[in-house]
Amino acid sequence: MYRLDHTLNAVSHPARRAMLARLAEGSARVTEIAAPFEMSLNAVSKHLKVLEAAGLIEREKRGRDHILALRAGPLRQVSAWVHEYERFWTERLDRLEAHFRQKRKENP
Amino acid sequence: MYRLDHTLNAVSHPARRAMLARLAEGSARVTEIAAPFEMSLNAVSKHLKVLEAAGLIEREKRGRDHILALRAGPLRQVSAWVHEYERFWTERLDRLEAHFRQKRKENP
DNA sequence: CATATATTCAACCATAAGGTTGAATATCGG
DNA sequence: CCGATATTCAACCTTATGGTTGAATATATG
Repeated sequence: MYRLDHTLNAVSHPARRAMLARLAEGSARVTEIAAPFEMSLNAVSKHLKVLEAAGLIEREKRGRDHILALRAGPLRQVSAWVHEYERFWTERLDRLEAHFRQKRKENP
Repeated sequence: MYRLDHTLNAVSHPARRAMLARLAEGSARVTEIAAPFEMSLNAVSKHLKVLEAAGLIEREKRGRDHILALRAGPLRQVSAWVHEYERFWTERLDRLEAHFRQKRKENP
């Protein structure tokens, strides 16, 4: 299966998240994906390779075009991982924050 | 606020995720956190700085000890981000299930 | 005070990441 | 066949990352 490291790393770059967001609107060719970005087409191509290696997109070669499609499967693991920490921001968060605020007040 | 890039980047390293998991069990000093790792204490110290810069842990200096505590707040954004893609993996699952339902119907 | 402990700081090193440019490959449309 | 288009490959550069070792700083303890 896909490794959480790879998924998180792939997704940590804002350009790559933007590319995923674009593909969430529908499949697209490389140049279409590249259009909104300042960087070169080659740079976009590299980012797409990272996403592909992470299993987040899939490529269908149709003639000279490569049509990329979103494959969100690996994100399930991200969701599962972050879910483990949900209770830490829903539970007792205010008490913890207050604790450290108090400590900082005592110790400047 | 904290930036999603920083959070995702901080969390993409398995050692740092392990450190967060340790801190989910309770606050700890640097050497305690470092104990299970092969790497040097200095390397651990660096990882903790990355987590701290991302706002995922907070540090309370008590004498010569630094006591680190989990601060899961920034993970909310990760949860929110990944949630946007939930429908893409449930859709895919639905398609897969439909596929197998069809197979069973064809081949009982 | 002297020494041990906890932690960071600083310098350094190897490799990875993100970008560029230029050439190569493949396909499309006359 | 030819020229335009879509995309990758290859080489290169700069900076970031993750690790090391050794010294510095601060605090605890006999």
